[in-house]
Amino acid sequence: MPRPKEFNPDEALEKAMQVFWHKGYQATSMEDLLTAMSLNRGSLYATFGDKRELFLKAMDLYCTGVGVGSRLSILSRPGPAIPLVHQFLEGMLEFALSDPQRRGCLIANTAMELAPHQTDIAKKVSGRLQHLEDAFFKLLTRAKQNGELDKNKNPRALARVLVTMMQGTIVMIKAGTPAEVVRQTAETVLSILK
Amino acid sequence: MPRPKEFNPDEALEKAMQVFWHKGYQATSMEDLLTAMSLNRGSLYATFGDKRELFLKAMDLYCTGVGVGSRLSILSRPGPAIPLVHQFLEGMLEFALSDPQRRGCLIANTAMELAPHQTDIAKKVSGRLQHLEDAFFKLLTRAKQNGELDKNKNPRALARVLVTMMQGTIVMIKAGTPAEVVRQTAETVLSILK
DNA sequence: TTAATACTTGACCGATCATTCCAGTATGGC
DNA sequence: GCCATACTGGAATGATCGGTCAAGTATTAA
Repeated sequence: MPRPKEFNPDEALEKAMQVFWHKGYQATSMEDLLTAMSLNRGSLYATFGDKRELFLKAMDLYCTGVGVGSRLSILSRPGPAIPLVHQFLEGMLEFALSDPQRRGCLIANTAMELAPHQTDIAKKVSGRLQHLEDAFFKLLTRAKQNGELDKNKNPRALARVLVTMMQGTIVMIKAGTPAEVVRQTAETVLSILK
Repeated sequence: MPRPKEFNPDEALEKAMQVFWHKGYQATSMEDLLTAMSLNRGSLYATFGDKRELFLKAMDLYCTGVGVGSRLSILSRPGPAIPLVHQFLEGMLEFALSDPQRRGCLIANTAMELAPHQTDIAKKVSGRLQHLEDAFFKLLTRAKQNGELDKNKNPRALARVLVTMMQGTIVMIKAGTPAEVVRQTAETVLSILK
């Protein structure tokens, strides 16, 4: 048995994810990461690999733990579908708006910063977006069957609108749009479901 | 009279803007810029100031010359308003989709990369977004007066939806979403005007 | 107690970063 | 033709980048 690590890798990765989320990939230096994770170079490289590997692990953690992924379960709850959509989007919105650092969403940030230049990262990003779209699609399909959604509506197209809308909202929040304007805009988009 | 420059500052700035647009601020090195602008360090710093100043000038050029700004005139044409909205958005969409580099929009890119960390840049970005929103608003107000747009619709809210939608679309394009999906999604959003 | 293991630490590497500066040189006004 | 001007080209700056490595140390298994 090896000597145990003096730090908690999960907590360290969480810290790294926070920094990447806040500053982006390029603007984050290994120095930043070492400070935030409060460990030394050797331990970092031995545990997480290089900067890129660490970033990929941080993305995974974000998806499962903190970001949209963690709230995605709302969309698979039973009961009336449309209220669930509202509940989910309102939760995401307030979460993003309440962040004084305006970090937005790591997935959206990465889509903008890295996806066009790195195909594997683009795949990861679009996989997550697809996942979100599918969750909306399932729920909207149910809504259509329930009669909550008009029969001539297209659940797939609407799901894509919701995803696109979320990404756009993140851009607007990062640009400094006032919270009330963001809320009203989101509400207006949701009228498309009626 | 000084000795005339051996390069065209406008053309050089255009090149710089292209690089910033493609790679973002952080990922662009002065080396990249020097190569693209095909001039030497001395001339660059003497003519455009440091990297940050050059970027701000590149943003200005983008707004007036290449980006949304240059196509904004479509929105102030006379005649039926709603078709103009469609025409404008379709133009933007095809422009963004036809770019093999998936550069998106320099304003949106900057909103994501720099706006949360630099208040002056955030101001510049949100100013441009506001400008776009106002153009939509004016047109939609006219549409409402014309009877092209339903009386119970809110032009301000709809204008904001269109702006948010455009930003979201850029994220989706950068994430690698197929062109046909992007087109269908945009079309679905526009059903909100009916 | 000892040997093997592997985590910790910080010095160190070459590369690259943005920026400065100084010759060298071409131009315009006289 | 000559001087002042200022553009050009590239060397050089110190800082910082991501990443490596060897020495020191703590832990476990025997």
